[in-house]
Amino acid sequence: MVVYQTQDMDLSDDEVDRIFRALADTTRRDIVRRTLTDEASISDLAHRYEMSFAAVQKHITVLEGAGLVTKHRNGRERRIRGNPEAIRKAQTLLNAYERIWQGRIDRLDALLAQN
Amino acid sequence: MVVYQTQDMDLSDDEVDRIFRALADTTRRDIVRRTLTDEASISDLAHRYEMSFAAVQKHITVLEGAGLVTKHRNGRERRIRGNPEAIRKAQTLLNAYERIWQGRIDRLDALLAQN
DNA sequence: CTAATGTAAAACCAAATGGTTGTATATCAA
DNA sequence: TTGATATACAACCATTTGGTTTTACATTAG
Repeated sequence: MVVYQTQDMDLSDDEVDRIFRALADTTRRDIVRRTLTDEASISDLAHRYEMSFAAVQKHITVLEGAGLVTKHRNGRERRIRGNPEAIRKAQTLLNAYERIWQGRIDRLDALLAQN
Repeated sequence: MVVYQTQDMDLSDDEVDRIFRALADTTRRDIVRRTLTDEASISDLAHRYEMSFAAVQKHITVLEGAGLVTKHRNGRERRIRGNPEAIRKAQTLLNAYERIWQGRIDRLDALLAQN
């Protein structure tokens, strides 16, 4: 079910779940941050963290499932690239929440001004 | 360890983990959205979802742990109130990621212009 | 061709998550 | 004072998560 819509974006509950879930891990956020500027292979990334290659691989699978990174084959390597589109989806939702809150404040202000 | 700082905000890895984790569930996001405009008791909220009172209570505990809602005693009730501050913390991080990505684009543009 | 490198995927494990039911306690209403 | 309501909390359970090791396969380098 689509729960949030803007001009150019439909967000299902599941999709939002996956994006936030993927962002809820320090290693995964670090991978996203890193690959937003510099594409890297899985091995490149695996070297940077104190865990097994397979563990990093799994993190990347989670990120890919959430659309936060994309994989691109390059010979025997897979280049991982951060995807700003998924970031924007999360931002869009949070912005909506902020507007909702601001709306309450505005109504309270109006109520006060009226008395 | 503090991983992200702005003028008025320090964000530890754990704190960010908790915020995103808490947001990674449809019921919890709904509770946040709802209580950002209208304070509600736990029972009020529990009535709205097809799960036990205790389950909703647990969701609220998770949200409170992430700072996304606050509890305020009112007689035998606890009023739950959404907290925009935690939303802003998440926004701040995502904005930083977007700027990082934009930075890469800017550098690529500069490189192209140079040749 | 062979060895080394890069990735994929399976099997396994402990801990965390998201739900349940049941029990205890506090407060309010009649 | 007693019954109903609101919350808290513990115990339990199935599934998911985040890690491991191992095995297999593809590709590149010498």
